[in-house]
Amino acid sequence: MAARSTRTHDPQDTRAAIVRAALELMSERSYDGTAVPDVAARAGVAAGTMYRHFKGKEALVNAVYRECKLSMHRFLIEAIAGAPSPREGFRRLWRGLWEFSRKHSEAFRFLEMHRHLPYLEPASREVSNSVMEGVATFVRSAQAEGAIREGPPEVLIALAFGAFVGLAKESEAGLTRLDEETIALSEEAVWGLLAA
Amino acid sequence: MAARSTRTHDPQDTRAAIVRAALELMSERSYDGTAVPDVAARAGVAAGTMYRHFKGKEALVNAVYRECKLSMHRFLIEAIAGAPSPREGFRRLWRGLWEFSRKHSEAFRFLEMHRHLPYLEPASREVSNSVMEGVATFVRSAQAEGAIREGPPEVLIALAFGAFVGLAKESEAGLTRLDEETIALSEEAVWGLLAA
Amino acid sequence: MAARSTRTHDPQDTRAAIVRAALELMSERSYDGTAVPDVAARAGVAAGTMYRHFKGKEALVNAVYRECKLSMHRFLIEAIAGAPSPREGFRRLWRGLWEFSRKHSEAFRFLEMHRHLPYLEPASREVSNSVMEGVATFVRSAQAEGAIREGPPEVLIALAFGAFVGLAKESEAGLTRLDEETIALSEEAVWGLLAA
Amino acid sequence: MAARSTRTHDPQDTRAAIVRAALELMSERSYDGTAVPDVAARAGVAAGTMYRHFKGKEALVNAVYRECKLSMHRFLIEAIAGAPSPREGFRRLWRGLWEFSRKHSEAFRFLEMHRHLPYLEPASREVSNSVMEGVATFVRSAQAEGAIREGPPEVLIALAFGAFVGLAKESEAGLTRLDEETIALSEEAVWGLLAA
DNA sequence: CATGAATGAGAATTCATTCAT
DNA sequence: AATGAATGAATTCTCATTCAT
Repeated sequence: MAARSTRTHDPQDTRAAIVRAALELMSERSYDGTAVPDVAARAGVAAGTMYRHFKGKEALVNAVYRECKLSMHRFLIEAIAGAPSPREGFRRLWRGLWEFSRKHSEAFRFLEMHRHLPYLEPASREVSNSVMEGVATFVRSAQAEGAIREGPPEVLIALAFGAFVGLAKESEAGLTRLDEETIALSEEAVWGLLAA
Repeated sequence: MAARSTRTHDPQDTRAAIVRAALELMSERSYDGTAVPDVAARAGVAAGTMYRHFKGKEALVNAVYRECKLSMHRFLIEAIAGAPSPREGFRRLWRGLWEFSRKHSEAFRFLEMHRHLPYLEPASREVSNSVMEGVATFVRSAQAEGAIREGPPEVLIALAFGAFVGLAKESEAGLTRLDEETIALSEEAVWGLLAA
Repeated sequence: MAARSTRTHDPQDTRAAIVRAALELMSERSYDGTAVPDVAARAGVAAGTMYRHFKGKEALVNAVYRECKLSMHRFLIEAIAGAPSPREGFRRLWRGLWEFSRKHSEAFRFLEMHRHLPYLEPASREVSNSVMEGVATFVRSAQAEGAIREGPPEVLIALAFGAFVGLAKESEAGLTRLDEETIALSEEAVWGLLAA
Repeated sequence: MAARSTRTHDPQDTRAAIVRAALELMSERSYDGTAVPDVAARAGVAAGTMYRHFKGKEALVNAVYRECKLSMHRFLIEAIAGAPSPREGFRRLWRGLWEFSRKHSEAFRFLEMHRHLPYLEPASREVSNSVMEGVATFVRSAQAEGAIREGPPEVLIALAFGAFVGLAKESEAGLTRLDEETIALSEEAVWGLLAA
């Protein structure tokens, strides 16, 4: 009845299933440690099908990378938007990071594992930069207000984001629990890192 | 002069060359992305020779992991030893981390890439833990003095160490320079994270 | 005419070609003495193709074993069926053995070389046992009639079958010819072994 | 004190240890399935040492073959010597075979596995033939007496010897026990095969 | 679009053999 | 004679990719 007769599946669904499967596997092992046939099997499609949607394994990992990065971007931008103060902005950012790493743990791990890798296409790097931009703008205006200490925003961001990643890895390894209390403590501590 | 007459080659030299070559390659690509024949070629030995010294690729990566971890351990323990105050202790730790990441950049990158990976043997994890212990002791005594904020030492260490890693990755990607000024700034900032 | 339209090649054909090639090579050299690429080359397929059809070399040798065993089973069961007397039954069995060893000489040699070997899976052994059962039943009923001497059927079968194998090996080595006369003589002699 | 000062070991002992180790391993797996370093390890010598005593793996397997064959030859010749009658001669032969297969089970299995193989040197085959000769002479004279049925001796020997091998394999596979009773029964039966 | 059999280059690993000591 | 580290060709097996259907 509808104009679009979905025979078995929407091609977009197939593509999404492949990206999802690739994300799951590549966030466990590395890019090189993940076999294309395994991705296909997990996505529930034939091996050949993958090549209808992506030119090759590299194109696939880049697609995964972009989607993850974008997803995190949206998450953080939303979290930060309309914060009444730098302190509150940071609080939302830190909590946003936490929430994202819980809700999209695979995406979070994937992004960490695949930073700055040789098979990342320029287009993927750009997504990467645009994410940073939003946060850098936030830092700069907070510095102008005298709320965040002086220094290159990218350095401060690297330190603060690195701190979160360190915490996340620790919890992933089972050495600590990322509970409410730990988050509160860490937020306080990292604000100590940033505050003027 | 030496008591030990070297024949053609000391087996220990061969082993060391293989570990070195593996470190160099595996810190560029991942474990899975590094081919054993390439390691052998870089070490200047035949492919089969590797298997006289290591049972397999996994045993090799574990040996590399342990050596790197131990190397960093010694470096930091030495740096921290006999610090007159917590503040000074942290300063030395941070500078030690910096120096280590410059002098042993491959080891540093390797350790970051290979944390908590499925092919790490229990023995390797233990080396890992023993390193943490030294620093945790430092943190605890500084907390007793009221110099470092309250909270589980492993959380604070994860945050601070993570911050350094974040900075190092940023510089590796060429987005910032790890110069004297940046180190001074970052040290000050991360002390803000730790200080009571 | 046939309902099944053959594309380029039926996968079953490929599988059969691989089994055939493996049989040919493994009945000349041993299991360990036969290289997988050689099997593939003889089957006219690429080396990798083998692994689509068999999980590994062991799975392949087991498949070959089962097919050979089954083939001999069918041959002998058919030969023995409806024999009017024990003497005639044995005559047919002996002639059946002879015919099988001529028409399927590779299968016959293969089975001899690969009896009770460590890489035989339990499933393969079961095929083996079911073959024995048919003959054992024949022996038991002949013993009941007083035509075959007393004693455990499996012992008598082992002796008689062993005698045939000994003869076949002798002829294979070129030390005697398995002609009509020899078969007649040997049949007579081995009946002497069995007869009450 | 003795003229021959045995420093550590007699070279003959080393050689014997290697042959013994090779026999043990090659009677379990095949020639191709047995690794030279494994033989060396089991013999308690270094890998290189093997090549002082044998030109290569083929020379080793041939040495093992000859020693086994000779050992069985002596055993059977002794068993058969001075038998008062063909019937008694066969009885001794059959019992000799039994004893040999128990006392030298590895040698017996080895000989069975390695009959007529491509790496057997002519010299090895000759040992092989000389064994057969002794038994063939026995058969011929028994035929002259009218005690053993007419026919080419090598055919009768192949049948009778094959029968024993069949029985031995059966017992090796654990399907029957080679006890006194079974031997008595089988001897009786195989005499039925031979008797005129 | 989807399939999955086929490919073949390349991966990890083994092993017969050599040779400096 | 004995050693054992080193070799490199050969082995088993994997996997990114293609293509006829």
